[in-house]
Amino acid sequence: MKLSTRSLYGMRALVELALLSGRGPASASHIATRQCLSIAYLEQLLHRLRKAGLLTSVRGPRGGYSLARLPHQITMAEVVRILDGEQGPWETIQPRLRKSGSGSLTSGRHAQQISVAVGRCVHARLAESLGGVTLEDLCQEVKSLDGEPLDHRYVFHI
Amino acid sequence: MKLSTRSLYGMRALVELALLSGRGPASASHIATRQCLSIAYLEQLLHRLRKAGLLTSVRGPRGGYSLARLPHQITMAEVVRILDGEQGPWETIQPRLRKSGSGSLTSGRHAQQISVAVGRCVHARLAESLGGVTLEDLCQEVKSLDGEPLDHRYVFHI
DNA sequence: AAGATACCCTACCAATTCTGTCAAGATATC
DNA sequence: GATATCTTGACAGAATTGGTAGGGTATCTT
Repeated sequence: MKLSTRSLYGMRALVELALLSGRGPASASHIATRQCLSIAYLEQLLHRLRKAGLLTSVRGPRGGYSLARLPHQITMAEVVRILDGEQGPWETIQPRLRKSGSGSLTSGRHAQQISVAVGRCVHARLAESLGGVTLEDLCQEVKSLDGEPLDHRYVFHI
Repeated sequence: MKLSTRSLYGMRALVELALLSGRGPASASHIATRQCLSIAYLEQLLHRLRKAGLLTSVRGPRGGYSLARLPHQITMAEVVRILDGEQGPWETIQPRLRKSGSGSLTSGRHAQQISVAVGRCVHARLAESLGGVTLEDLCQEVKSLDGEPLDHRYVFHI
């Protein structure tokens, strides 16, 4: 269970924007350069974040993206939900069986009940944890790293 | 960000074992039948859980698997970590670039710092949330679902 | 008006990962 | 020794992911 790079990129861009806020919109290429990301790919992500209402954009020269809300009003849960997609809860989990086999269609009430229990727990916990992290928190964390040597020993998955 | 079916299957099997505990080992095929899972696939997962020390197994007729610890001593974080794998923290996140491009190698100190900040937050939160859910909790949740109609509206991702 | 800058949008591709199968072997119980 | 069960590894198809390509459109500057 790990953060997709997609979500990580998105978060990086947003943190960048949060740090730059107050200075007018920042262009996708500016962010991409500072964050060492592929411009074309980043644009896709920014676009999705804009459609979801997290960003506003201005076209034309001196245009770019800005946060649509204050940093403490944007949570990580929201970003992950937007970028990793909001697939149907049930269909996503349905396995892809090759041959007809009984498979793991949770046909039995008993099995279904357990799936639901696990699903509820996971969802509740994730939403709670990641919903508690805002862009502002991350900006703080970034600042606290200022002097520290970065030793690559950070982890994105459980 | 979602739970892999692998982890879900593993959890389902473990909950099943927890519910069945005290009645001797349960065979893989028994669990698979009750949980509507493919036997061969489930065996892989059970085996990994055994190697990790979460299960004990008995061979031969009337053999099977049992929990190596009490249900409240097994957390979801542990299971997910075992089944989804403990890949290197950095390599996993490293994107697969097709052409040489500067890509998203976090070469700049600034970009790296933000990645670290996000990574730390995610890891800490996930470990905290999923580490707080035990098999016993899930058994409780299952029981609480006993009367309820199951409407497939459960979610496994954020 | 021209052109540069930047966002907007839609396909598409290839590598990897994930889910699941198969087959052969080992080992304990009946 | 027959049978039930765990053990192990190799393998294959499908889905997802990360990334590219290329054309369009709005807006600012000159």
